[in-house]
Amino acid sequence: MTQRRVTIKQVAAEAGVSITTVSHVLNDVPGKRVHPDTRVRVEDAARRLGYVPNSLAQSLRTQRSNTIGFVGDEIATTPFAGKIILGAQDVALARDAVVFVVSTGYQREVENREIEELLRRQVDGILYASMYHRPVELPPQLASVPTVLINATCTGSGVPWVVPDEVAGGEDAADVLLTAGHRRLAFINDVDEIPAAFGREEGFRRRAARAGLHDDDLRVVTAETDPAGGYAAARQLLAHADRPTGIFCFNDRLAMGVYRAAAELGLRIPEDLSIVGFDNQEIVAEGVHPGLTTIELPHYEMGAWATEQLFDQIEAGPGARPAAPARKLRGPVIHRASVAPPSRGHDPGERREPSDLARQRQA
Amino acid sequence: MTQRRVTIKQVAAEAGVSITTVSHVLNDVPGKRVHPDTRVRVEDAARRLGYVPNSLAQSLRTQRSNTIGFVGDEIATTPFAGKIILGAQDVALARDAVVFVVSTGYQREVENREIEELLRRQVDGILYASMYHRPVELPPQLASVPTVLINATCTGSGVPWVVPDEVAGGEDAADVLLTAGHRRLAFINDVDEIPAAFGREEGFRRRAARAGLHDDDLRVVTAETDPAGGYAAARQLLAHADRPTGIFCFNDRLAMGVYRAAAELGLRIPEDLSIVGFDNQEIVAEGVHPGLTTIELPHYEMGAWATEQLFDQIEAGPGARPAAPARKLRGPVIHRASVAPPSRGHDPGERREPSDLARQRQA
DNA sequence: TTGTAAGCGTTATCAG
DNA sequence: CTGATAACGCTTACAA
Repeated sequence: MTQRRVTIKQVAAEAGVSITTVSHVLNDVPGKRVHPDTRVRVEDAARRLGYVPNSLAQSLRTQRSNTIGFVGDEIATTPFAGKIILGAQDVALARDAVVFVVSTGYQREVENREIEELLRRQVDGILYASMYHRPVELPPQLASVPTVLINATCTGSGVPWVVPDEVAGGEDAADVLLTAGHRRLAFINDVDEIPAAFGREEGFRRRAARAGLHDDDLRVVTAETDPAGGYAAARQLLAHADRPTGIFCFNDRLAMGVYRAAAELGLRIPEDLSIVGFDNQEIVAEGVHPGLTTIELPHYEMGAWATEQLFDQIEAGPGARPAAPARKLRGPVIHRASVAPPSRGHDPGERREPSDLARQRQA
Repeated sequence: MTQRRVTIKQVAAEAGVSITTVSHVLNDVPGKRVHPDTRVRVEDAARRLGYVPNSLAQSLRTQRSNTIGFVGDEIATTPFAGKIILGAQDVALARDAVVFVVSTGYQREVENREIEELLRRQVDGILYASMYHRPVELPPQLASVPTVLINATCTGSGVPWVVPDEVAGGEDAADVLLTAGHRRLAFINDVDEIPAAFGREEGFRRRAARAGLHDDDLRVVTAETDPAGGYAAARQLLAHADRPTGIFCFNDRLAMGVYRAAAELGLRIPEDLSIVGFDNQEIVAEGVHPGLTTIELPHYEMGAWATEQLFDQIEAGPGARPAAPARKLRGPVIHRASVAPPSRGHDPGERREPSDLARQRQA
């Protein structure tokens, strides 16, 4: 904003018309007819001068900034934020809007500060995103601004939200293992009591039950969601003779630890042990050997959906806030090389389960 | 921006003064004295009404938007973007500014579109960032806007830039290995001919030479910078009897591959083989076992420095653009468990090199 | 110490 | 079909 830019006034002068006319032609005002000749004159002038309308002035006048705010809890530590933001950005840009990004670091103090800064700038709406699926408390300042929650829910607030379909994810994971023929399964779940932990376990169990698995053929243990946690849990799980032949890990990092445990135990993946992860953190899922089959989290899609939703809300105006839409998005399973049929020694002649994956992608 | 917010006019009415006075007290205009009583009256009114100044109007008037744009090439695939943005955001917020984030996906088309969108919004300046250190071509539209390059250089443009100090990184890596007592070193470099590849090799060699290493005690090979590349290179490197006892890897992902090669060869890390990586991608450097000692890339710092720089440029005005400052930032070495003295079998009684790490952090 | 009024760059209403 | 002109919400000479 340092050097003065070309204004509509200069274009008008150059074209020898009034600024009104310039505005008319440049905005293609419906119902306003302008002579073809003057139209080209104006367009030429604008082009020649390199005129770019000043959004600030436009927004001031139209009460619409075509700008949205993205407030995330931690943008730097996980690779997730980028995908969500990209999804948001893509749909925003399609509407000539752009997005302010701020990161709170989980500090209420700075969150308030940042939201204030966004509001001051008259953002049309706000995307409030968590980096992991959880219930959140809505900052009070957002009560009167179009808002949608990403990876977060806030009961009673009437604010739309979108989260991953955890149950479906658990089902898909079980499905992958069952389809490969496994009949002795384990799930290393997150110790933390969060929606993802509940949902994935529910889905995993449900799908296993549907396949007729006995209770004692499905073990569920909990661990810290890092490689060390996975390692410890796997050592325990794999110590017994009737060890599981397929393990579903709460996330990919944790899965790294079970890879290590398996290696130490002389268990080959996938011949002796099949593993499925969660998150599809490319850097680990692709980096590990053999590649990790895993369930992807729909970050981009959540960002995109939320933004569509936000614009709908903005366009609907402050009037009726109809039943706030909410959505669970299912992520795809990414097949790599960590799943194979169980070796004969452990699961002789088991029949394969038919795949369930043909169900439609979105819950 | 949907519902009409409180304006300065309403505050004035509520306080029973003119809008001028409100402006004066709220902005603490220097040299303007206002009666203590009216000051509190105004402040009360503002608080009561929940007044928040409209930045758009302010900007229009003051020709300063307190807004900067961040254009990155890919924001979603690497975990780096988040850190750079966070650095930028932190210093921006300290100046009551906020940042628009856009990602180009390496497509000129969308880059132009996005930059236009930013300019239209009168950003005060632009941060142009690459996710890996490289020379770039400056989009022409940025020629007349305060700009600073992050992780990128553009010779002849006169635009300030900040990049990692690759040479120092290479030196530090060598230093870690030499200090541990290693005398047979290898560097698995990136096949791509990029500044990081040149710089790190230069630094690594220089430091090794300084330690008196012979040429044949330092092998340099190239590979794709992924686990597979590292694996292949390591297999080759470790096949010989006079294998290196310490390997420096161009990056952490590649290092994952050498971990695997070592495991297959029955070489223990760090007892039989020491490894140092680059990037400090926590998820792999911490996830791998034993933890990977690595050189961190100063993403946050680059983002922060660039933003300081940008504000300086903005405040200096469009007048003199003095010798554009440029900076190489050295990243810290993150010590974990992948480096130890070479085992006796291979390097009997070698003396330890004194550490070089005490040198100041910034080049 | 406080207020009037101009103007930042647009859009929109209403006359010509 | 085209053009004055009044907002939009704010800062800032300049007056009172």
